[in-house]
Amino acid sequence: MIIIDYSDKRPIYEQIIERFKNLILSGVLEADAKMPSVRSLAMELSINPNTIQRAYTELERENFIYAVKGRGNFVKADAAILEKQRLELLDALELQVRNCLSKGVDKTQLLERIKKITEEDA
Amino acid sequence: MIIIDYSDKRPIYEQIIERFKNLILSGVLEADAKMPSVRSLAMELSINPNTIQRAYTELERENFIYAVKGRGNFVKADAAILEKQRLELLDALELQVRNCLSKGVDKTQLLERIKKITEEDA
Amino acid sequence: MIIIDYSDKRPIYEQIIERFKNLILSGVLEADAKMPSVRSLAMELSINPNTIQRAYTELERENFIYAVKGRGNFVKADAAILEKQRLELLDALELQVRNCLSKGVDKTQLLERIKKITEEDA
Amino acid sequence: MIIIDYSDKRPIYEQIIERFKNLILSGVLEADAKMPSVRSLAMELSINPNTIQRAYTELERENFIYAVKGRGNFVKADAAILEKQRLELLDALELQVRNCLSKGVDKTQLLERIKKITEEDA
DNA sequence: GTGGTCTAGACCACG
DNA sequence: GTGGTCTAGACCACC
Repeated sequence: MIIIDYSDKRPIYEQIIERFKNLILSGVLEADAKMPSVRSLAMELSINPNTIQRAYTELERENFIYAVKGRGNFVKADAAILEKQRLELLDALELQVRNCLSKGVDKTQLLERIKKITEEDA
Repeated sequence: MIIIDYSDKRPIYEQIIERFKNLILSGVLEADAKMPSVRSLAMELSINPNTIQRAYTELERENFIYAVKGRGNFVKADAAILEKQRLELLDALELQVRNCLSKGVDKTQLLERIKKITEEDA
Repeated sequence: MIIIDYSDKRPIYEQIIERFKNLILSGVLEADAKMPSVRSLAMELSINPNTIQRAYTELERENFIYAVKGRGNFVKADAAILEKQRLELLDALELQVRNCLSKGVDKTQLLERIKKITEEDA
Repeated sequence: MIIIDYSDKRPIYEQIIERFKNLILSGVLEADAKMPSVRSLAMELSINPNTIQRAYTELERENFIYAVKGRGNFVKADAAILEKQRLELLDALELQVRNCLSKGVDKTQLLERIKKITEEDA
């Protein structure tokens, strides 16, 4: 379920966070689903439990999961949170679009390209 | 011309690279314009000359500038290179768009938002 | 009567203690009322009886309830104890107020806000 | 400047966070002041550098400080952030006041007590 | 068994 | 020297 890319320059814990956010936002992990335990996931990925713990702590802080001591971590994922996260993605995308434009990328070319993407797996 | 943001998490040399790329791509710095000398820019920004040198080396490697021994660094900026850079920006944007879609962002909402941006400063 | 919030960071037994204190101090549970039996409450909440037992033991230690062997647990709630508890709440509040002031919160603003609260459901 | 209370049940890193927030909000540490380095503070307090690091990471996330790699951590503390933090303190206080009232604490007694505090070091 | 905290010691990137 | 990440191993509270 989780894959670590050691050639990726981002820290491991960030890759894990990103992957789980993806699974939750895309609906693969539903609300109240149990996350893998810190130790078991660490074992599975052959990395240190502290690294998983750090990822989970951050996911909890960002309201993606909640921890119950002695029980495990569980997916939070209520609709409001998911929508808020998606809006943040759009905000980031907007910044990137503006960046492209300020660097002289052609407007119509940009728009065409994005249109093509949105249509392709329709 | 160059501003360093110390609260930015990216290393200083990256900020400098990014800023110069911006100036070149947006046309503010034209082909064969002289870059500030390593030492003078270091003085101006109160940072280590090594840091400037690192940025220039990277800019040269990416074909944004060229060095002339004993004379200084100059903007390269031929049309082919600029266009290639812009295509890379579009590629990065495409990745981000796909990322949004895979996380459940609404297609039409995304498209609408980008359309609005491309139109606004038209 | 008792609700457990698993996304609450506090341990379950503390949530139970807090909830019962609330019910007793607010007068919902009167003196000598019978507490739910350990086993029945554990069943109802689908949690381990040990957890309920721990809460009851603590409530007894703090003089909120008393146990009668073979009969069950009962609310103590004599006036002196209730008043002592309320004073402790005030002490905690005083600490927090001093904390606010030491951190530069404006005195009159603080006072205004609390006044408003005390008046609103009068 | 920083004191650790080992009899305090809160984790060490939280005590450190709280202490620094206090110093910043009360104005003892001004904007752009240099924080003690991770290693030096760890040495001074005879605790592990990781624990300090964790505290600093959290302080940065909450916008109290900013880190510059290779230079150190610095106090952020712009006015808007400070005011926002103070409002959060007031919100927390409001909750506590409501809690007192719901548990039968006398309104006028509560108000009197707080008034006394606000006047005393005037 | 679970998560949460802490220590000790290491390596890296940055300036 | 500075912060940032990671590992290894330990102890605690909770259930």
